[in-house]
Amino acid sequence: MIASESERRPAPRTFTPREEILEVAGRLFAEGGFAATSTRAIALAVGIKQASLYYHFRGKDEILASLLRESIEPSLEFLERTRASCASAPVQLYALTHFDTAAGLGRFADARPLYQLPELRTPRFVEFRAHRQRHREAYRALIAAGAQGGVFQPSGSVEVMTDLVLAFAANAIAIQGRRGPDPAAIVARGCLRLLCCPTRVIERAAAEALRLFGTALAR
Amino acid sequence: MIASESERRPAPRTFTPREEILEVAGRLFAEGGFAATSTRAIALAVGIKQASLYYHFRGKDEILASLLRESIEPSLEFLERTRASCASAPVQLYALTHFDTAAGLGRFADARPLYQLPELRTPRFVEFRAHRQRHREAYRALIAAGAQGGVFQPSGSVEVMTDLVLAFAANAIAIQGRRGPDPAAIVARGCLRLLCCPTRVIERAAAEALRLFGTALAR
DNA sequence: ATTATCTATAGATCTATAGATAATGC
DNA sequence: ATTATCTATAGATCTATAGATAATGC
Repeated sequence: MIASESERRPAPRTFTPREEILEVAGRLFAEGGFAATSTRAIALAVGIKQASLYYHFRGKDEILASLLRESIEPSLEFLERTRASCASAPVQLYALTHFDTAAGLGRFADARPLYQLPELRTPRFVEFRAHRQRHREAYRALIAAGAQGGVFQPSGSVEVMTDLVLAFAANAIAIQGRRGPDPAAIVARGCLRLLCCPTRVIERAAAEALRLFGTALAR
Repeated sequence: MIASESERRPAPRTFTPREEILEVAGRLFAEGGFAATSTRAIALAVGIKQASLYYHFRGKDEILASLLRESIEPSLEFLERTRASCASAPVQLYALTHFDTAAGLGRFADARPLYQLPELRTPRFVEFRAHRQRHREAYRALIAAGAQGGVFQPSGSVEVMTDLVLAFAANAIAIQGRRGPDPAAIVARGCLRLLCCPTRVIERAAAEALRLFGTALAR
């Protein structure tokens, strides 16, 4: 019985030191910013000495870099899934924004504000910015396609609307912790609204997205 | 002739040292964050020595605090003007979001990202947070009124929608520098869209807001 | 032997203060 | 006399490295 349980579950979900550092650092960086969070503060919160961090990471930079890499990865993977689905622009966009918001509000909740850190403009984080660029490109393509097909009637250029949708989705973190129905669904609908997508189309897109990617979107 | 000119213009727009420090510091804080921007870097950019900053400000904190105070002030004043107008909820909300965005993209452009600095959660900046609270309250009241009257049909609770609208308006900075028609107008329309305000109402609200507050909204 | 921690510390910041010096306006 | 700057520096960080020590698994 005990043996069979340990077979089904990969592990009793014990955290490696590395994971624990990432988790704690992510929270502290998000709360106080990167520069203002000292390695000593991270170590203290983890329960080890400052110098011990350097056994797991080459430097403070690398803690943030790892965090970013691991938190954007699921998002990029999901991007490929939606692309492969060949669903309509509203459906894909709904799925993406819903997923990204749910990720922001879910397991990687603490990681989301990291995307706004001013330090990310530093040369050190080009890799991350490149990933974000791919992400933006996917959004842009969907918005362009929807505008072309007439299902979106954006009030600004495709570029401007892309930036607005991304800014909106990125900041959905603001509603974190509010009670009420699925926040990710509200945000995802909001994105389509911004693009002047008709209500009926939005509702159909939401239903279709849930049908196609239900498991991934459920929290 | 020269005399009459100097009478019309308040001054040949020469900057006091204090103003220059604020301007430069605002830009640097926005670009690199508060903690990561040293007083030495500010002084260097201004063209004075690090210690000279302390003649004008008690400390680094106070530079940011002044910056925040002076940049949110016009916004709060405009708030009173719209309130006094007794215009409809969509008109007032359009005017507010338009004004706030235009301010974000205009003279105080550099100040806008400051509102996102993690350091603002610090006790040092309670005053600023109180002002923001008043700001939020005005938005919330308008959204509640519009929802009550049926002109808004938000997909979430008033609280959630307030946070979303604010998050959206705050990040309009993202479209800064993009070509195309008035970005503030796009953002202001976007806010009403988020609230599921009918297109016709939006357009009428935009026209009315421009009529009532044209000078303030023009850049 | 490997893995993970510790102590101790070098070296580089960074903020703020003290006190001198220059420039400006009466 | 007032206003604005400067030089010099104290004192408090903060990051990262060197090298010792403990714990773990063969």
